[in-house]
Amino acid sequence: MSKAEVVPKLMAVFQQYGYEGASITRFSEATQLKRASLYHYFPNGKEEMATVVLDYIIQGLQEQLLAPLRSDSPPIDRIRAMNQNVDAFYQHGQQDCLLALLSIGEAHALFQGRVQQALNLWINGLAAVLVEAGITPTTARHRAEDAIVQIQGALVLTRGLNNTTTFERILQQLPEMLLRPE
Amino acid sequence: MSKAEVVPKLMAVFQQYGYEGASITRFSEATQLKRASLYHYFPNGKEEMATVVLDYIIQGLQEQLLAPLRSDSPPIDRIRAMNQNVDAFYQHGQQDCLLALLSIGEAHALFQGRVQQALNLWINGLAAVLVEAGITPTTARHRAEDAIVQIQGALVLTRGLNNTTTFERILQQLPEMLLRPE
DNA sequence: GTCTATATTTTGATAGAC
DNA sequence: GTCTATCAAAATATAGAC
Repeated sequence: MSKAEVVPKLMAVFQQYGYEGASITRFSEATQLKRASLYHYFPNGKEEMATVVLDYIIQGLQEQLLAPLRSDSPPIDRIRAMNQNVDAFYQHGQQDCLLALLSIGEAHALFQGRVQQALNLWINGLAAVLVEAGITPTTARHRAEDAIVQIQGALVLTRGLNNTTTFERILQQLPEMLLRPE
Repeated sequence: MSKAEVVPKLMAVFQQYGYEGASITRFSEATQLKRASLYHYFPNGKEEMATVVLDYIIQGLQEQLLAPLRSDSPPIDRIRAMNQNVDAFYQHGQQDCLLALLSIGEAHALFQGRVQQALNLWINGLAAVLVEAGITPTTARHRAEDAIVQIQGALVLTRGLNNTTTFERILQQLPEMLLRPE
């Protein structure tokens, strides 16, 4: 089995259990590889696994969420394109955000740099589209932050209420919220 | 030491590490009690500790966030009062929300009922004020959900960006967001 | 590259002295 | 009510065969 096949399965475990709840045994079950085999791919154990998964996530963020924001369509269409991919990225709200999970507990100190970098990439990419749409930079930054806030908060509520309807509604009202007149 | 003194210290550990990251050793360090002493208070170990902490949190939610919503001041003042207490409740965004943390991993199945109940209490309490302010029930429910979404999302971003400014800004714009004309 | 076997540490939990 | 001592189970990690 190649590393490329293993990484998404590790990701799923981190997404379900968080960093500290994810154990090598759970990774072993998810990948169908024995524990020792996992150490062949990741000699530094769980921390290295999380680092690789985080890279994988950030690449997905770039390709699936940020790239659509840089097309040559009108701003509203670019935001709608990102939105559709956000829905898929988080499986209609049923999949937790690893950037959020890797900010908890001992993971916070370990991955804080890359998590912060990833969130800022997203916020900046979104703000840039809003500026192109004629919104002043300060407002654009705030609204971009608000968008990420709403997506993350909707994921929390989806888990807490065990119900994806809030997530879908939040996503739907996002483009209008972002591009409303100042 | 009384149970009432122990519980907030356990809470702090759960808030910092999440459910699976919180270990009996960490509880022991936080309370200055040996592991065996903790089992005297909580014979069923970590799960019982989390249950008691969750009760404590829900009581705090009722007294500090929901009670202000039922005063006889104008709706806008009641929401501002809750807002101020939200700021304190989460220590200006620096303290994680246990309702969110207890929705992760194996904690999800264990505490999902009470977490859902607590979130709905909050949403319903907020929606009731909005209805009193003349907002239609459906819109009121949506806006109340949106408020919790924004608070929870702001907490996520506060951790991820290591910066409380977004949390404070979100809180500030919350009353106006909730009571804006339909 | 994957495995079995094993070592080490941490965690969860209990018994019983004081 | 708090402790020491202890145990069993789980988690992390490594050595070495195939």
